[in-house]
Amino acid sequence: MKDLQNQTKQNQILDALQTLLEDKTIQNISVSEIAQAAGIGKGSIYYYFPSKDSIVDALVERSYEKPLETAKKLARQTSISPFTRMALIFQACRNSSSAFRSQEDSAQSDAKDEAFIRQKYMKHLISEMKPVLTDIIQQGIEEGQIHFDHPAALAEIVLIVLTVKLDNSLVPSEPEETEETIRGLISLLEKGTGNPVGSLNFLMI
Amino acid sequence: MKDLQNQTKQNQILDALQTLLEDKTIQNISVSEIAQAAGIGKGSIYYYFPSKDSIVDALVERSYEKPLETAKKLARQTSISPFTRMALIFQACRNSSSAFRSQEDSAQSDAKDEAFIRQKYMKHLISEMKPVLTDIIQQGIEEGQIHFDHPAALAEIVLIVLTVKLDNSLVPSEPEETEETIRGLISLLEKGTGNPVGSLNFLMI
DNA sequence: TAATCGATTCGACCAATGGTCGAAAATAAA
DNA sequence: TTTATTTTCGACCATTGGTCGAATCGATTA
Repeated sequence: MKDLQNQTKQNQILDALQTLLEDKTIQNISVSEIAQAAGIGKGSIYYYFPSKDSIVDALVERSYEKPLETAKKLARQTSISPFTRMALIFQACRNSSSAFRSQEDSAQSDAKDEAFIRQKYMKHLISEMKPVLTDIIQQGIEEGQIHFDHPAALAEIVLIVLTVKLDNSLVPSEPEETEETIRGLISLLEKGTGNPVGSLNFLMI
Repeated sequence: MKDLQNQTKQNQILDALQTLLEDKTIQNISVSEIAQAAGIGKGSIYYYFPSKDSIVDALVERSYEKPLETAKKLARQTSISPFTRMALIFQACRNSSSAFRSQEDSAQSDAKDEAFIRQKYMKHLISEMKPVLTDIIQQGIEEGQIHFDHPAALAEIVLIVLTVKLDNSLVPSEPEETEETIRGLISLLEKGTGNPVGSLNFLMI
């Protein structure tokens, strides 16, 4: 009963932070504020979390858990064609990237401090997805649909580019430019894996 | 004379921060500390910089200025072959990435707060290098050595992968894995730009 | 030299923060 | 009921980034 109780209380705190995060950046949210929003005393926060950072950590993990898990499950269906599964990965990256996006800040919001959350996010996503995507590519190689000698490296490259570009905080650019880069990635992928031009267009969604 | 004076004083402060940064993380360095290390009063810091963050910004910029500038100059020599110029870019990325690397921290250093410096770094490097690399690729296309339809996208992809992997904080991995990814990138590049396998190996250094 | 004026320096000071603590309240065990 | 344990709380602490007005400096002018 202890664990369960803790779980719900922690989630209560996480909910509060998530709500606050909708219109302020982390650095502008104090622990007292979180406590207030969660309807508990500030001291209690530290009964459930060792530090402010750890709360953020927990929220990031909680947020990514669900969509990532389902994406992983889907992408693991080896009965589906490798490229279709790859499309699922692309989708997951797109979804994840928008999950944490905050609205236009009225104040001269830094967005720079939020960078650290996104970074966590990217790290998590890449490390979780890399083995899955590697497997997919491996399957494609075995089935003769992909010709490439470095499956793991290819997986990592694709994930890095996708994540960085879709996140849009590390290399900020207009939506069109982002699309253009992804188009380039797909084109590179086609030629690099020995597939005809345009055959992977469906990855664009 | 005013500007010059300011310049040197600012550099003095930057030097202090850089030294401090050798064995502490930014978040553990207070403005007073910087002032003390710089041998001036805390108030004076705010005469030259509007905020603590801006000091970090300035340091990042100063650090990257020199190596980036020389790399850009070299890479602009259109008389040199595109691939050789590309190798210069690769070099610059390698150099830059090690510039800010701090030694093993004795304490339970966060490395997480340093992430934000590196992020700035990457941002800067990519935005500075992208046009240069795009030009190089363009030249390669015109000279018939590169066959690819999205020069800017390709430039961005290469820079993102290089920067992220060489930085090694966003997707931490062993040196061998980093090398393997870069090898994969090169292989992808070869096939994607219509060049024979192994022809771009020299990019590995 | 004396007077004046802006540029520069400084550290006491402020509000706010993350985190601690011990005492109270609630809950479970006896 | 009594005892033991878990949970809650907000006053409190040390420290931080940043402000402010007074003091000092340096050059310019008369």
